[in-house]
Amino acid sequence: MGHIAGSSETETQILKAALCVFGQKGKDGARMQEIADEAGINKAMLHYYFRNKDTLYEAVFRHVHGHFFSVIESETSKEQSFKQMLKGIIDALLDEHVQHPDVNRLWTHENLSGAHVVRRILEESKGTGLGSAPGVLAERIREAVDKGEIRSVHPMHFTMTLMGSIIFFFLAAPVFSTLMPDIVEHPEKVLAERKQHLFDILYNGLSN
Amino acid sequence: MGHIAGSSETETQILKAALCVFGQKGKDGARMQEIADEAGINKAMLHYYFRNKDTLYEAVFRHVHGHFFSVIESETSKEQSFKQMLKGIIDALLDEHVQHPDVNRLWTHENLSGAHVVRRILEESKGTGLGSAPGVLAERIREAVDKGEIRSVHPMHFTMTLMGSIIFFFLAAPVFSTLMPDIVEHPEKVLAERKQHLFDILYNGLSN
DNA sequence: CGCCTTGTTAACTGTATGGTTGAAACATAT
DNA sequence: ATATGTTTCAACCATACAGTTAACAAGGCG
Repeated sequence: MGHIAGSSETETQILKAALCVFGQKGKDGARMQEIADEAGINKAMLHYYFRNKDTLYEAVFRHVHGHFFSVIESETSKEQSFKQMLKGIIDALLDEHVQHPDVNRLWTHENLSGAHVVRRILEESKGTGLGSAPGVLAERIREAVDKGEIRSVHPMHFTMTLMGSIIFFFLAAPVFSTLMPDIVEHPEKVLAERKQHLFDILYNGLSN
Repeated sequence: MGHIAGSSETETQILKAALCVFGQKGKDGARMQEIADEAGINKAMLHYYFRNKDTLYEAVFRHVHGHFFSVIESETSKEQSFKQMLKGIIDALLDEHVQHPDVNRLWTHENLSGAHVVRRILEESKGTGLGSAPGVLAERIREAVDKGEIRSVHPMHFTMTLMGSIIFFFLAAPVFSTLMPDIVEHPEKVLAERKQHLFDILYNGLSN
């Protein structure tokens, strides 16, 4: 059986290592040698499993691009009030970021370089699959507005505000940690504060 | 007169070009040749004015790192209500991002790579200067809470939420534009919506 | 066994890139 | 005019990097 079809041990090992290195350094900053070292294999093996750097990068992206969206997808499809859903998304998304910091970093690098790869992947599954998660969230917001559960807001803008205030926290942590040493010294405490603050400010912002 | 002391035409030209290229590609992705081309000079000139890539990168950062903070600094020092200040910061910061997109990008690249350069610069002007702008903003939030002008919130977390929801919009635009074509097709309209939405949701979120 | 497929390796290649050099052009002062 | 310091450039160098090659090992199978 060719390695193309299945997913061998080595292949997932490579993807894991590549996610780490691409996440840390970005596509340009990443070195194939470093990925090989991280995966504990020879550099030539990378080119055996993945033709070249671009292919590997795209493979990594396909492997993880659903992480964030699947959280949103999961919470939006639950049978629960808008209030519960909002709390659920905030908590779950923050936890997801803590557990997979490299995914966040990869996404940001990708956005900075024009998001050509992501866009192609999203186009492929236009409307269906995880790519539509933000759209579904926007729809749930619209419904909640109609039901009078929350004030009238622009669904897509609120979606961006929600995701932004969650993601930015991790992204800007290096700089903010000079102003707020707790981020480094008591990360769990700050995380709990963050969850509470975000729900507090955003839900109150939506309240009538 | 040596070029070290003053700031010649060429020097600012280089800094401008370098900001552009570093902003687009990041420090690793940027090519000295490309910066030289952008500045319309020979590559050797870069090394004449700035010893090497690291020096140039840091010079660019020193040249622009105050952009965002100066907006906050300006708004927080005005004699106005908290409500007006919040509106002022949102509008001015969004405008600043539109006018200087590369500064935002440079900051993000810097954060992704550990923010070593920024941190050093911030440490130098510890407590004083523009670096303390977020701290001043947090102080203004604290005062407004004490005066009963707004609900009780964690000042630093609110500062991060505010900056995050502003900055993320530009950062994630490449991806969100697939879900919200208006971002590309009617940018001014979306910008106006964004200003209105952010003030609306955040000020309401702070209201008693 | 002989032979094919899959997986693995060290050594190699071509090129892009950061950085250097030495000389030419230019300005300014004496 | 000559001297002194500044700005510009083409060509060059060393290195680091993505990607290649060719040989080799291990297993399946006629």
